Amino acid sequence: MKDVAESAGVSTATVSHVINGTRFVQKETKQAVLSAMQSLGYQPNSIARSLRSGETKTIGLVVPDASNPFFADISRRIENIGYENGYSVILCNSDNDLKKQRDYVSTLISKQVDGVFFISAGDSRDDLQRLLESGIPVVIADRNMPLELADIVLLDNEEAGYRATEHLIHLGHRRIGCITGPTDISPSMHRVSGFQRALHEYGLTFDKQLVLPGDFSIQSGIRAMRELLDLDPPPTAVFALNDMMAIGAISAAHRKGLQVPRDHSVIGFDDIELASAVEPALTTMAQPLQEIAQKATYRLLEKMNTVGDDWQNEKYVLQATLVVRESTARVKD
Amino acid sequence: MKDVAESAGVSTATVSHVINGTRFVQKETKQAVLSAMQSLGYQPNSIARSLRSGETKTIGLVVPDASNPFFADISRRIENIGYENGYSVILCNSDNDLKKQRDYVSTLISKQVDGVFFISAGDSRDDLQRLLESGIPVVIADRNMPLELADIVLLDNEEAGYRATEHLIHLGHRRIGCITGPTDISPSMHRVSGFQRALHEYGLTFDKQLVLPGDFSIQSGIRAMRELLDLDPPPTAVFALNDMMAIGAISAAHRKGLQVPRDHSVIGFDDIELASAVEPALTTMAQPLQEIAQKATYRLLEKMNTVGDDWQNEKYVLQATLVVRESTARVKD
DNA sequence: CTGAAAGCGCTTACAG
DNA sequence: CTGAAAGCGCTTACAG
Repeated sequence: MKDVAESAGVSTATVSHVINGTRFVQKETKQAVLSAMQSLGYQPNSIARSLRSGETKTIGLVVPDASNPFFADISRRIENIGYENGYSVILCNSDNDLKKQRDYVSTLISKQVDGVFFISAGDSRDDLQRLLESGIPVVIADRNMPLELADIVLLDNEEAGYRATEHLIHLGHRRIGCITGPTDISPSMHRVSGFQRALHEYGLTFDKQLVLPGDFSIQSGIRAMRELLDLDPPPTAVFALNDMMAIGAISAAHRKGLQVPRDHSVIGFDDIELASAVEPALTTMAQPLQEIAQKATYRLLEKMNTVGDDWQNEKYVLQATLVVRESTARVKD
Repeated sequence: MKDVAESAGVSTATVSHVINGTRFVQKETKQAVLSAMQSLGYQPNSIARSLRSGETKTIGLVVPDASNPFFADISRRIENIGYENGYSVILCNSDNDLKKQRDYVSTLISKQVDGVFFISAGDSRDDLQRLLESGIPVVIADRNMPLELADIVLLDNEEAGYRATEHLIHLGHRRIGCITGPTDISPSMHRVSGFQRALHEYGLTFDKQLVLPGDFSIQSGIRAMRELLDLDPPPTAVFALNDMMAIGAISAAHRKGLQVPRDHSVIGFDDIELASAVEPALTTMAQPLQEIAQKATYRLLEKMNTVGDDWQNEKYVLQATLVVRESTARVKD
């Protein structure tokens, strides 16, 4: 920048103002600066700018598993909205590891990001607390948390779990299994609550044996389904708390010689892109992904541009939609 | 930091040395500094550090489509290796858009990243050139490029295309379709070359009609497969240049009443995690993803820690492996 | 064993 | 309409 100023015969202040358009500069002067920049191949150093201005134009994206299609999709959308608004995204994949997540939070604070989009691995009040103390705005998605800590954008998981189960019940299923996520995260717990409420409201007994934990991976869906099918009697339908486990469950059923949906119904959750392309196409509860990403990111942008402490955290609750495809059918008599 | 120094009764130089372990500090002094840091909740500002030291401990990750499972998987691995070595990752999803990619390259230069892992959208010599001029080390994966521009880690796509096609030929298929990627990117072109070479070596005629372009998405696989099946006669087998399009192709075949692999064989490419879980499980050419990510990232780390200009770019060529599952079978007479 | 001070490359009041 | 200069929070020769 010094070189540019010298070459254009002006001060660095003027160069800075030309770059940022922060005050009027005479046409010829501006032109001289621009061509000096051009010929020197000048690229501004945003590190220096950040140090001075306190803005890094960077947001942290904390997700539990970046290669899971659901989070991969969300990440892409966040990245996209960030890009459109001039923000870069630091990808913090916690791998469901609290220590790794803690490390990343330290890094984000240290790197002075302007805001954080947070999908927590397990309980992470500490991490949120530290972000809060550092004055970094946070929006939480997909996980319930005390509202003091951040804005929250959330699915009504209880209702969605209820509706998924109800769909199976309407098809005549009476013995319904459930493949859950990690038992300590809120969306999993709430979907299971909805599952139980549906059974109860329709007068079906809740059999603990039929609820098995997975971890949202295909493999865990396969394992859980095998166990369910080994029960006597096995369930005739299964509610998998995400599409990946549903795909695994269908695969496991087929390997046991069962046809889906003829012999067994499976409903998933999320409606990832693959859901409509696999065979059979998945019946699933669709999450309004774009709405979640947009709501959360715009809220974050707003928060980052609000000075002072007059900020009221809010919680936004969105609804899932039942999408009926081919993996569920009326129970055989 | 000034506060910490004051509170501990030492200079900022000493605080810095305690934090970084860059010179010996007397035990009591060190203790005083540490407890001052503790009680003030001090978090170092890495922006300031970067400005001074010229190192940002950040790498840029440029990918064409972060939500495509193949790139999502690679991204996760890069992120992981980066994390283990103290680097953060800025996610730059080009969306196959050259302008967006150019913008991101400017941002990465401006943010002074220490290195870039680059999977290009289309031809991007300009972007690489700019990175080169800024003195930022780059490693290219998955795309061929002039070796002057960067290190390259690449699959032997021609050979892999040949082997995939050969597999179908060995099963007795004589009329084989091919669903390609975007025609301007090197892995797609080379796989198609391998496809043609196999046909030629086995004395089969190459029918241009049977080669249709896709864009690596499920939807494009569906579209291309529909067209192929409308031909007279249709092919009995298809080579899709990635697994997502293969999944789409299988879905399209089923919707036309064809069973895979009974009536039609499909081979994919990549061996994403889903490949073994879908129904039928995909026969595919497995890419050594971990090896690619590791080789490329270690090479990048090495390059970032090499001072001076005595760097020789190198090209690493890896081999794909045929994984036979259920989506291919002997041709019906 | 430790400190005073320069400087990384910007932005931004302040002054004219 | 433009410039001189302070300062963001660190690191690192230099000096003792």
